[in-house]
Amino acid sequence: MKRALPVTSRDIARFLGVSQSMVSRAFDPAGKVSPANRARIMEAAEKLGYRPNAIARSLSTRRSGIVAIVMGGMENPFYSEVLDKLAAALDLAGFRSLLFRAPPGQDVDGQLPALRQYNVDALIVASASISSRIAEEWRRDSRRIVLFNRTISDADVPSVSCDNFGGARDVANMLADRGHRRVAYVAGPRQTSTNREREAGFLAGLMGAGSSLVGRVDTASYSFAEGFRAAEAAIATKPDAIFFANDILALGGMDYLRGTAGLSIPRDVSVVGFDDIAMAAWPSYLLTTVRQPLDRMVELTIASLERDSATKEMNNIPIEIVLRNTIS
Amino acid sequence: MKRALPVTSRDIARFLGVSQSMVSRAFDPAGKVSPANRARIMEAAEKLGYRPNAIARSLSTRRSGIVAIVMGGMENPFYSEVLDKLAAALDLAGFRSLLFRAPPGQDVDGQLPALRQYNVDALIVASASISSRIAEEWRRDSRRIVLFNRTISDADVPSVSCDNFGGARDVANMLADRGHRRVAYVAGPRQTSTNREREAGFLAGLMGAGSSLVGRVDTASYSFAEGFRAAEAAIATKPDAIFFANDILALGGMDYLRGTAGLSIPRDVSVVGFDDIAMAAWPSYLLTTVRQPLDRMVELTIASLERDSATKEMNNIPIEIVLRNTIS
DNA sequence: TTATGCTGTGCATCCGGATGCATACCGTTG
DNA sequence: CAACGGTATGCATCCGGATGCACAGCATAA
Repeated sequence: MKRALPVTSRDIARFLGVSQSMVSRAFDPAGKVSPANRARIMEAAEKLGYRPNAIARSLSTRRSGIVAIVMGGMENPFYSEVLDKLAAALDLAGFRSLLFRAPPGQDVDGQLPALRQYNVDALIVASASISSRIAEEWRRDSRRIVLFNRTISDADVPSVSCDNFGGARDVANMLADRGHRRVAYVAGPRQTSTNREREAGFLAGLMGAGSSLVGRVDTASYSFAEGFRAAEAAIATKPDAIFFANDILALGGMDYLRGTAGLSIPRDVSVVGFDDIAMAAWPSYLLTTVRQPLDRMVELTIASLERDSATKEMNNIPIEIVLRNTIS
Repeated sequence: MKRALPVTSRDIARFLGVSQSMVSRAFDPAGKVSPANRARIMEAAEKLGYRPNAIARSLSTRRSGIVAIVMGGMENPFYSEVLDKLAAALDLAGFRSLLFRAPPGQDVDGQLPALRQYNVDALIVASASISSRIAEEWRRDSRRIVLFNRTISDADVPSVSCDNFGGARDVANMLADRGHRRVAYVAGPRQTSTNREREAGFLAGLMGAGSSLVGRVDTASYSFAEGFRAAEAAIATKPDAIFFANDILALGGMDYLRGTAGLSIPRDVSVVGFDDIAMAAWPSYLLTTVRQPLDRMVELTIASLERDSATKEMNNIPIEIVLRNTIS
């Protein structure tokens, strides 16, 4: 399999009768080249169709301009939106996005060596988790890493996430204010930090408001089907409101409650979700939920990649409850 | 910014007192190395934590193991599923996925030089389009390219797509068989090949069945909001059935028809979509639609990348109508 | 005028593997 | 035993840019 020989910096150099290093320096904004020569080089490059080879550059600089995004479990639409926005923002910031799938709830430690092989500059972990040991090792190698919408407790790894605890606590308070006394919680997968924080916040809020948790149901994944399934168990506890750990669970739950169980929302039971995905605003659902400011989160993530310090300070981005029709 | 020095093949060679080329060959399954030495090398590599550097390899082989996926407009959930499955399949096939966003309906010609810089082996175009000139040039450079769910007319570029024409024609026939005589079509964006084919097939089917098209509405994008908006114009033509160019349009349309217009589906009007995205099966919608066999499409795409010939033969994968509740 | 400093350029080498070619070594076969 | 064929190995070089170092050229300061 032969491949067309590309135009190289040496071709340009030969063409102009200068050295290859001068051509190389011309493409480095900080390179020392006389303005006149730089112009000649750029012109020749344009004419001959020369573009610096990113692979060769990467080999000698040990940097690639590539950011790896670890993402899995795209049955949760929230992550489709995240991926879309992250990729757009990285593009603007001049990075390429290498997509890495990881089974949700599993760690990515095993895949990191593969990323090293590609001189990936930075890593955004938006699903799965990463052991603190590996994360530290990665940083020591002066590569960037950001955890998106998740945290790990035992290491100093930069992460961007919202105030899941506070948001869930606010939900509990809001439910109490509106007279709900018997509430149920449909939990996300146990190993996710989002579920831990939301559950803790919700319980704290209930405690403070004097409401009682009459039911708690576990789910195996953040998915529509699991929400549907969990709603059956949740409604059996006769709650007057159900808080789902995220929107896709809530949507599945609503379809069980309204369709299969024949209940009316919010007359018979109120429903609240978390994330504010696009579908939560669809007229068929109009789900009351907690909005994660995705654009802001993405912005902070990119910013964190570009400087270095950026550790925990971007956690607990404030969130906001979006009142729609599923709550009385 | 210093980076830890990685273990190189020369380190292994020095450690074992052999030549660097032998180490290199040991990692080539077809390389000539005695079994004994190969074992020693692998063992030493394991012990010292050596992994061949993909960048260096790519520099000399001019191949990278990276496949670029061009994708945009992720407000259509169909493409989230596509991306998820493509990435999974590429992973299995031993490729990495580089994600490229492209504004829907625009061509990617301008971005290709950037991909060349990365020695990307293959290109999957799953949104946007590509000029035939550029596509040919890319292939001449012995790189692979596959168009996913789209075709271009004037060049011999491999593409994988379903029988959009036949599927839409079948919908027309089915509607006629069930007694619908006044039907409306909500079109996708004009420049998309999927819309052109579906529209042509639908019209052909109507023609043959003797039904009449009482309304036709254009949309600017495949999105929920556009479907919602278009439904208003479509219902004004008093159809007894509306065929939407894809599911996300149909879902938006249903919410207009049932919510805003207060109609009952399918009593007052039948609705049919195209794609069979996950949400079409949600109890709130139970949309009758045309299923694109996504797994099969992905499989064929990967297969096409792996061999070379693979041109038009994988078009017109047969599709199947999924009968749910939105049709009388 | 000589010493000092800065800019622009080229040379040589490095980044880490892949690979064509020459050679040394082994076992066959006549 | 000589000639032959195949396998295993090493050497040298290449892939395409980046960069430390030396030096030339010119300007400014002493």
